[in-house]
Amino acid sequence: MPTATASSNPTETQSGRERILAAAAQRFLEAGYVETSLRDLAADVGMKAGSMYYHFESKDALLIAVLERGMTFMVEAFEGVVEQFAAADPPDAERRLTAHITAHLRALHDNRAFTAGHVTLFRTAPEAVREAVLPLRDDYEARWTDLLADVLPDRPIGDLTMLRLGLFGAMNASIEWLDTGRGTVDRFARLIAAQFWYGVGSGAPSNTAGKGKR
Amino acid sequence: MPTATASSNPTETQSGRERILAAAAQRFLEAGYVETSLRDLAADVGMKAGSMYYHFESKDALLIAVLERGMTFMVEAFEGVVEQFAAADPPDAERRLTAHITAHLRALHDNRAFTAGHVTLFRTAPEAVREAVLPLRDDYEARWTDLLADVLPDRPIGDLTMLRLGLFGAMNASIEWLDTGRGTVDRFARLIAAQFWYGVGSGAPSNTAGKGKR
DNA sequence: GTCTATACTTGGATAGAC
DNA sequence: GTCTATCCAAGTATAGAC
Repeated sequence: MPTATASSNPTETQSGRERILAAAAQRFLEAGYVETSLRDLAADVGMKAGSMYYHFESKDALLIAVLERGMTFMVEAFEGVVEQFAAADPPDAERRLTAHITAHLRALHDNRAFTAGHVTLFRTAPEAVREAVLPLRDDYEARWTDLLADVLPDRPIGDLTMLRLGLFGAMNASIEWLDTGRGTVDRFARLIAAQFWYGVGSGAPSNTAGKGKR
Repeated sequence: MPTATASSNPTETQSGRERILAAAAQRFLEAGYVETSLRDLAADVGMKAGSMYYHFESKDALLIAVLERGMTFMVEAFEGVVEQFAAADPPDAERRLTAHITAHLRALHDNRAFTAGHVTLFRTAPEAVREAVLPLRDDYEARWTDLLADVLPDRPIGDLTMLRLGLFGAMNASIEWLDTGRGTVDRFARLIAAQFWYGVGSGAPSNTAGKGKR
């Protein structure tokens, strides 16, 4: 039954609404929001433009649905890591952070069509859309803020905010260059996590063990 | 005289073309490319839509001009650092990288209207626009690729590429959150440079000297 | 649930007067 | 150099038949 949950379980083939949503996510990602017409979208799912309004009340509503699902994926991934560590011993800071970075990147790329919109088209989305989705985004960001504060207790809040935004930038930009087909998401995750924690300048755990000399 | 150079020297007030370019850059940044109409743009500079075509042959040409100027600013900033170090002793790797990161971020934010387009709207720009601007972007990226290879000689090429893309992501995303009015560009530059080189996990030079413990 | 037909709006671009 | 007027294309959204 169609809960708002991200997990897709199409009983038969797939509901009309679901097929529209998937097609919209894909088109919005590749071409952008305004650039995508309802006519194109309808054609993708074998319908006519007018029929879309039976499933969604407007084009904006469609984008909102896409972005909501995208953020649901991200939150679920974050919570997955939290639960994974809940059972274990008090987790080592670096391992914990690495696990979250990996989870973020996997969720981002595994559900690319839905999640990428937050990177590429949230900023210029219609006011009504941004307003509707903002609480979900704030919620996700708050989890990361708490995580970083927890893992870097000595840092002033200003540093933490900037570090989080820098890390998000590094991770999310990968939407635009990381080819998921080549399965390098995990490699990038390891690299960026090590870089974030150890830096690149000192002898750090890496593919080639650094000499420690600069 | 109107060379393609980024440096602006309006002899009188400012040429029509120049005023249009500035207004376009601003509008494209705030609202997006398709969302901005030539009618709005014309109104900004006190003209009518039809008059725009005396200065630019199409809307696409306008965007190309904005992006070209933006990239010119970035390249000039990079070269500025190169020259600065050319006169000095063989530069320390960390200082050199920090200088380039700072220059990149300053150029990015000081000329925000022109440079931000490369972050926010290049990806979904019309094919013709991307094609026209790509060589300039490739040129700039090549400089960074060389810089990183120079500064991190032990790293495999795959690492270097990903590190560069991660760093670009972190820096460029600041377009979307860093309020230039508050003059925190330099602080972010110092923070991100230190983070990139030393990491956040060990006792690194920072606002609060880390204890080295996690 | 999906179709056809259409109303309504907006935008890029051109032509020719001033 | 700028204006007015206009052409033409495209898009969102609605109404009502099937």
